[in-house]
Amino acid sequence: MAESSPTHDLTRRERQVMDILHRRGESTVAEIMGELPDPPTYSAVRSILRILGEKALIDFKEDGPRYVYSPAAPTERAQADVLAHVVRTYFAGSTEQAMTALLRMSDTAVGDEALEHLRAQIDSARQKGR
Amino acid sequence: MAESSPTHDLTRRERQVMDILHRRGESTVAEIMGELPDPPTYSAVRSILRILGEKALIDFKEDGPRYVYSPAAPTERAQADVLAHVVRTYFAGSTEQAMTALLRMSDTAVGDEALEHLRAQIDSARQKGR
DNA sequence: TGCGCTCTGTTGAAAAATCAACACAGTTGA
DNA sequence: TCAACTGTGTTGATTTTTCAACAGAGCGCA
Repeated sequence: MAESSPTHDLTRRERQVMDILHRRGESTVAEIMGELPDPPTYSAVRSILRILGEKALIDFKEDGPRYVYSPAAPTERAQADVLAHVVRTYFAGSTEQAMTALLRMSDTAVGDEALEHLRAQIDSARQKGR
Repeated sequence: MAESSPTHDLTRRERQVMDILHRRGESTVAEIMGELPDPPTYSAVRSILRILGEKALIDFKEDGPRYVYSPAAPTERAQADVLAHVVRTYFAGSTEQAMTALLRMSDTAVGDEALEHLRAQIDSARQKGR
């Protein structure tokens, strides 16, 4: 049996909303609704947000007349969580394999200066690890 | 409104099972059941597998007395899909940011030779993109 | 002021997912 | 041989998710 991460036990809609919040950061109900596939009504979106709030996965604050929602966990933490899960699930736990796939995927998408930057970081990591 | 990827519209249980299959490769019902959190009955697991089969997300073949299930999409494709989604959702579309996070996450976990290997790949990518 | 608009709070219905029960087939081993 | 075991095929109930309707609060503006 596997461990159950609170952020990994989400339903379809809950996950869709969390993804939107991570991608957009602070968002209103209308904005979230606008990004959902097969968008349901305003009420339905708010229901999902209420549940996510009860699970303490999102924060919200008042912004004038309306609420603005955002992920409760800091982005860095969410990033680390999701990367760990992806590496474990799709790359047999090999970080290097994941990086290679990422590199190959991007190819033209990653510019020269970005690659140079990365290389510097790798060098730095090597020194640190030694 | 966003696009709806067939592999991204899964329910909670469906996703759990797909993750297990990607991690383990070919698996029997009993093996899958053993890895599910809060494992339901054998029948329940098979129900989920049947649905995934109808959605053409998994293949299965007979292996002696029992069935053996595996992901329908080749692993490479699944890897590319999930990485693309993660980069877009958690890293504002920046492949470099994702690689940096991956690198930082691993630190000690990635050995010297792996980093050397990666550096070579980066160099290769740079030449290719030029 | 008071009408129209947007938003929230709450409730309950509709739809879907999740699960288990049951019947039956093949295999194994005493 | 024939019971015990393990597996599949199918069906329907239970639970959860998903959704929409409705009521009321606050704001802007003619």
